[in-house]
Amino acid sequence: MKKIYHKETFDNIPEEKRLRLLQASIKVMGQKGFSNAKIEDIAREMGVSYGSIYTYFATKEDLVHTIITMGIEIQRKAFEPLAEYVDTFSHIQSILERSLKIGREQPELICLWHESSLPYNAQFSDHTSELYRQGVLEWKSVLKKGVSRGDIREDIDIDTIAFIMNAIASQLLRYNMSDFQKSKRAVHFSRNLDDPIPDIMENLKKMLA
Amino acid sequence: MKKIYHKETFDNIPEEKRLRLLQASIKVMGQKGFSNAKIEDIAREMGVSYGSIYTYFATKEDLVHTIITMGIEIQRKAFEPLAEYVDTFSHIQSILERSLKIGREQPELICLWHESSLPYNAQFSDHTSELYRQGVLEWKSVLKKGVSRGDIREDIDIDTIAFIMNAIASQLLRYNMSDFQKSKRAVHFSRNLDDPIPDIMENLKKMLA
Amino acid sequence: MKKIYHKETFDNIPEEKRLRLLQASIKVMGQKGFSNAKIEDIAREMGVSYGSIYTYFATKEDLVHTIITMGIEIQRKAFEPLAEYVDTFSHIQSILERSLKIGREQPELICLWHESSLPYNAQFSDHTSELYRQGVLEWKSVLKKGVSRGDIREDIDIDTIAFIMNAIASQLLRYNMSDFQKSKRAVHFSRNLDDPIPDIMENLKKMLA
Amino acid sequence: MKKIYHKETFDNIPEEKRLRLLQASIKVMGQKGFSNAKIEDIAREMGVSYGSIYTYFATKEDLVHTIITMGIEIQRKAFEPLAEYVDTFSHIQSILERSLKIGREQPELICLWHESSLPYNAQFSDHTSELYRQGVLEWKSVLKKGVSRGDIREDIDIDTIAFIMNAIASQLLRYNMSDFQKSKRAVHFSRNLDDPIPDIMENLKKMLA
DNA sequence: AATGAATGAGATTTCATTCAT
DNA sequence: AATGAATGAAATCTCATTCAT
Repeated sequence: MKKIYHKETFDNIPEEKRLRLLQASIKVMGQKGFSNAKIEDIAREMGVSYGSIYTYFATKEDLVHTIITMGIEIQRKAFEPLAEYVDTFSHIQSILERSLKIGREQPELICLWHESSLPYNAQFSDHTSELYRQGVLEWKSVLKKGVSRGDIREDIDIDTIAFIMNAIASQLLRYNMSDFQKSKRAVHFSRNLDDPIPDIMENLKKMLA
Repeated sequence: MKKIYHKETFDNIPEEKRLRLLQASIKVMGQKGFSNAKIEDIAREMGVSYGSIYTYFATKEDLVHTIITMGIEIQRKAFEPLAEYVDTFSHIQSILERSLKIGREQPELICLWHESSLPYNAQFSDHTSELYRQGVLEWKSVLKKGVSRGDIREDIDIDTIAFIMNAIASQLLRYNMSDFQKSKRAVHFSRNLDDPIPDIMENLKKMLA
Repeated sequence: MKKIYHKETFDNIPEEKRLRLLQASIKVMGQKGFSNAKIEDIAREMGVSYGSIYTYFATKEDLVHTIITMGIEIQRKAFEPLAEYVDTFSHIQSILERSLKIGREQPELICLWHESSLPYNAQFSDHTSELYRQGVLEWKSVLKKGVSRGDIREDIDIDTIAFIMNAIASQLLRYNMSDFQKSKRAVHFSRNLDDPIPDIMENLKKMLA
Repeated sequence: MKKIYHKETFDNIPEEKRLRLLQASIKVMGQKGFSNAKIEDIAREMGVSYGSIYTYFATKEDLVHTIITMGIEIQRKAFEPLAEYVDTFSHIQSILERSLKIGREQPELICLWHESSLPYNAQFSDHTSELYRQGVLEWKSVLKKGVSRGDIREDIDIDTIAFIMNAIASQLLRYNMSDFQKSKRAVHFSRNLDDPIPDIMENLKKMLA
């Protein structure tokens, strides 16, 4: 069902090497952008000849497709719905922390997603839809459960709050994407620049409880 | 103080034409991206020969700098702090509506900002910092006034709520950026896909009042 | 009706230069073959940068199409039906001499036609069909008139003799195409290697008159 | 005396397989041309890995040399002087039919010869000289015997008629080489497109007897 | 100042050949 | 001997920039 963007040879190489090559691609593409990243740059980061890239992928575009689709696959577990929490707000906090953490550990991946969401990269952004959907549904589920548990007030609209929570999480994902993003923090916060989550949680509790 | 990225000749052409050329550049660059947009594409959209671009700008990079700095200037008024509102929530709603409107009317401008916020475009993103700062300070000001007026509860942290409001406004800015963004709406909302602001306002009032 | 394989820019350059560029292409392509001839080789022979070739033609393949179609156009007059002859055999001799002459003066052109008649070059050979047709019809016309004049015996089939005459003319066209062709002459003739036409004519007269 | 272009290993493989590999090479090279035929294409048609080709031949060029020399060897018997005919014109007809038949059954072989006769393929064409020579001598022999037998008129020059007969046979060899060649038939003949030999023979008899 | 053809550095891609297994 | 992944020289083609008019 899912379209394959790599040649068979890429399946034949050892799992360990395959993941390493993908991570190297993600790193270079994320740091330089799809157009600016040169095949030779990527090959050097991969530690292979650039000819090898063409034994794995027919074109550069196919490589981008692959790192997005397979990159998503690799990272999907990072976004898997978190295990049950007794306390709704602990659960919410975990999700926000997860976003901040992924963005801090894999800034290149965030760059890829950010770039692929531009309209002229529509062919790549399709792959991330499912992951996005999963994230939104998780928010709705957590909020709904919070209401039924009595942790969250009854008079709010879950869809709308999920939209807001998603907006916050998106900001946190990008929180470490670039120096530009980092510089923005000081406009927002005079303290706790590195971790705004405690403050966010404290205020969310007041508003949502 | 501010660095100039265009040649003198660009100042000599009539205001009307100059703005038209900039809008054409913004359109093409926004639709195709900095790297993919070719000088020839831009010249064609501008309605001039591509030799002319080099009589106005020394390099393609200078053109990008210019459309971002001057584009910002052109659009700055769109982001100028709104005139005083008697009601705090009317003011908040106006700001959100402004974001949605700009994103709807000038999707290419949003694309430019989106692209320029990527780390490898740091040289361009500097120009938008001031505009970003202005937006955040506006939120803080509105919220602070709302608290002092008694429209908004006293126990929230203004910095943090400004961060959240900014996250929401950012989402609304991108709400019409690409088909991908548009497709996301349906994951969030089952109704009112085109204008989520009434729902957002209703819920914000409950939480912030 | 006829498909154009060059960009407008190629029409804009002076006639003299355009023909020179085509002749240079024909020379290199004829000498090295379509695949072996490098764009850089051609550019060097043309006396322009290889970038220029791409301002005239979108692809190398388009260049080949162009030299074949326009090369044909240029040479068509060389194959134009010869002016009326009082004597049929003088006419026949002129046609054969014309073939030998063209092949001697433009061996590269003959190479192009030879190469383009290979099955994997079918896309190029289409262009020469009309010229071929013209040549065959000329033979039929000359032979028919020869019969009606009483120069040529009545009991032969014109179509078949035209086929034979065409076969002879084809051999003469290739007579100077390559050293290999030249070396073949000695297998055929012990004397008059350079110009077999007198002998051919003498024998044709005996057989056809 | 004759230069060998293959490695010893190629002699070690069974006759049957060796011929199969050669036929596969001839097929691919004939269909695509020396330059366009990729080692990988040939290997796939051969049914071996493309690494194997390099255990048999040092270079692609050696492979071309080999298929031409050995291909000639394989096909030489097809061109071997035909057994004695009582009737000269029967003999002539057999030779023409042999040409038509070989071209119909082995169009790729004809393509190889056609391509190898181009000047930039001189290194390959040398191999076919002997075969060509053999063909011409056969014509001379048949014609000479025809004259001495009284089947053919005495007043013609045997060398010249052999040249003409060779030209006809060459056309027949290529008669099925490509769709282009096939399309040419209709220009020549309104009937008997597939087999022009009866008509040719009938007219030859009139002219030569 | 305006034009658009000309240039060539640099990118992607191909593919004959090598080499580890 | 056989395999097919790995290599990199060399090809095609792109496009920012220059330059003659």
